[in-house]
Amino acid sequence: MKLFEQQELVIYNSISKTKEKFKPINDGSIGMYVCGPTVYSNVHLGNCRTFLSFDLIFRYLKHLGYKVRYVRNITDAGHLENDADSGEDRIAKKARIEMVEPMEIVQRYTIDFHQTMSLFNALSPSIEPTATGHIIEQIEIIEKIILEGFAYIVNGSVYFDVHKFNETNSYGKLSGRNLEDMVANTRDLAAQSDKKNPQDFALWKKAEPEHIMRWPSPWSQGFPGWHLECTAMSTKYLGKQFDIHGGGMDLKFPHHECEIAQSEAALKTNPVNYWMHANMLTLNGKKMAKSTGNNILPHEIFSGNNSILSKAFSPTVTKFFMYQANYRSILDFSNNALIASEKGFNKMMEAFKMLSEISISDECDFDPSAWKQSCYDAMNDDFNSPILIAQLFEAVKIINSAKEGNIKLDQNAITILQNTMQLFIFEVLGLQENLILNTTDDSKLEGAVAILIELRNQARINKDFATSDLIRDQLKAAGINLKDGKDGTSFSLN
RNA sequence: GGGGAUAUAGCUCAGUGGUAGAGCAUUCGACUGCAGAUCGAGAAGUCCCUGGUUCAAUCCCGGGUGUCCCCUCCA
Repeated sequence: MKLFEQQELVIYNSISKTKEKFKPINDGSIGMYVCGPTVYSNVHLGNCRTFLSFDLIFRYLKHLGYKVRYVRNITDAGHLENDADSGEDRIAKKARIEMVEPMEIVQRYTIDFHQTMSLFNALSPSIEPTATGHIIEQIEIIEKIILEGFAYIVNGSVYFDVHKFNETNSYGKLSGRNLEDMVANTRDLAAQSDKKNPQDFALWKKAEPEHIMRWPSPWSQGFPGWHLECTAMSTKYLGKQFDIHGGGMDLKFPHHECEIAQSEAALKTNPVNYWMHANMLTLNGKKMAKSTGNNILPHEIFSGNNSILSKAFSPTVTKFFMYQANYRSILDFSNNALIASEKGFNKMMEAFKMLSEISISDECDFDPSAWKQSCYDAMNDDFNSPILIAQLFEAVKIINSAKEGNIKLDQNAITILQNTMQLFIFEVLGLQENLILNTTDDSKLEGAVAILIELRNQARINKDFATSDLIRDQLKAAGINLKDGKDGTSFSLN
């Protein structure tokens, strides 16, 4: 019996705005599509939060025994700077500024993205398709939309006719807007447009002469609209209807709204059963954004080379910090929050390691099965990682109490604690050791520190506290903390 | 202006129709030569304001206010 048959998973569906019991289209299999990055610059921490949120979801679904096909695209074309006809492709613009081929930009930042996700210990998606690799599929969808009468051609460009679509379908159902309000409130764009209505969006754009990234199509030499790639690629790899579609909250409108419209127009199906949106990571209370400079890059956190943090933090602590908030909540990034997370994380890891040293009793003051189920309950409730982490701290408390001899644990309890913590900390949350000193050879370090501890203890026996404190303080300055306990002195890396 | 969220402890965040929770910070005690870690005990919140529903509202509903996101590009 698969785990998912025992655990009842509930997912918050953005389109119904309620938590719904999760039921995949095909028993035991899940199709999940997440909008990936536009690779025109380094991913910043805000971008990472979304992908780490879905990494957690991917990991948990797999743990439950589902066969998950996780598709996350790379946007390497078609993403314009704005909606005006003069809008420039973000990648082409960067290429022009740096005087390199657009594909060099794509290559550079795709690699950066992969390296960053790897440092965060995120799993690779099952398929990572690119927009430029699916031009043909995109053209086919445009042709279908035209055939169905929901698109029109002007000067070599093709636009989606939102008003026509809205006569038979409902445009705005995901974001809670209605077309009449949008018409009444749409700002006037100064630039002249080929569009019949400002709400219409481009499916295909004719390339201006200076536009490098271009492909042939029945309508012009040009390039596809941004919203189209996700419809083309999700349909190709997951089918006309699939289970989960995720992305950042800021993509809800217009991007995801347009995806729904495209699918309904071309394929006559509602493409997605569960829409999931990860909320924003803020810095100084504002959304991180490249354009305003209000952001921080992952490597700036890991190196400590930034103006926001007082020290370096490891990828795993950064990730732990993010998972202490629900993926649907706005989360504010700050030095104090990172420090608190690091301390909590270290405490949790210390307790986990301590587990093997607890003396086994015949009696037991703890119900491990109920605790274990509460971990599952947390994740089953829309992937509530903060509750899961609170449960892990409950285990920390139990372990420390047992270590002090205040409560008793039997072999069964210790085994369940061991296995469950291992599972949720490493496999589901995907956390790792908190290593800043990633070049350290642990065994050599341990040997060296052991000698210093011995010297210090000799000094302490001789009541030469000046020497003993010197050793401790100098080690602390080097990032090694000594702790005197009942059973001698141990150390931890900071 | 329109749409969507959010407001809970000093900070970052959970949660619930009936005595309010976690991590960090903080106070006291134990243990330490001292610190730290750990253990024990504690302090700390009119659960934004205001109406309504209810026997009962921090939670549900309406209004207000603050903040954030979207309506140009964003994870």
